[in-house]
Amino acid sequence: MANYSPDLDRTFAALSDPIRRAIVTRLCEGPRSVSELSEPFEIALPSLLKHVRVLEESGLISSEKTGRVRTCRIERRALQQTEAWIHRHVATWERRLDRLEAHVQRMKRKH
Amino acid sequence: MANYSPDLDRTFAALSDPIRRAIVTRLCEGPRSVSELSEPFEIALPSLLKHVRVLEESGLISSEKTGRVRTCRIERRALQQTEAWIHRHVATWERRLDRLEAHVQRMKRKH
DNA sequence: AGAATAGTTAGCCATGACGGAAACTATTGG
DNA sequence: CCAATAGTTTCCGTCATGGCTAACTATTCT
Repeated sequence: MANYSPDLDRTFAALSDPIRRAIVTRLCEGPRSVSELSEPFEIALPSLLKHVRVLEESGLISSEKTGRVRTCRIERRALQQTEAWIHRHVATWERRLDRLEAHVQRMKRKH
Repeated sequence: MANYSPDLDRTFAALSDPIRRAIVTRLCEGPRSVSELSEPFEIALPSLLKHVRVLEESGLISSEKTGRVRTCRIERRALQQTEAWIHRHVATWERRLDRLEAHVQRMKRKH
């Protein structure tokens, strides 16, 4: 399983910050401008902008500037890929547990 | 949606490193000792141990020392919670797209 | 007992992350 | 044209991260 992926690195790192997760949550409801995104937080604009950049570099969001307004929107792929990575692991792990249990059952039957 | 969760912070941060993801992948196949875990990497033991600690603090793995050997194993909950967080978001996001498309369809029928 | 093994601690260094203030650019409303 | 708005750049301070080596403890093998 591909663990050497800078993509996954960036996505997980991006999601490790509560402000960035909140931005993602917010953008799931629809596109927002940078200052709309900043409203809920007690944080200076430049700091928020950094978070936006991190999210953008991770591929989780995209943004476009029209006039003086930058509009941010969520991007499906990164989030889905990340979910897929985790899902594969949970699955592997559960398969193993199943095998283990099957083994225990066989032992029981023998004795 | 709970974005102020130090648990999620730590889990995502833990998964943002390729070595730590490789450890998780490895442990999905079964418990391993610290030195078994270190084998695939060109990394000093103390460095690897730090990764193990980070994973342990995130709740992704647990470990127990018997004699001079510390055995690490995967812990289901953290990984599942993380998957759940992402899944909720992908879902929210897809619901929104569905609504949008339904809206477009209604407009089409009108004209 | 002595040597080898497994892990641990301590301390060091370079780099990157996250926060801020101040000053600047580019649009837009009056 | 001027003021207000929206975002951006620069620079700074502090703390966390990831790597190392060296030295140490605790077990286990001979």
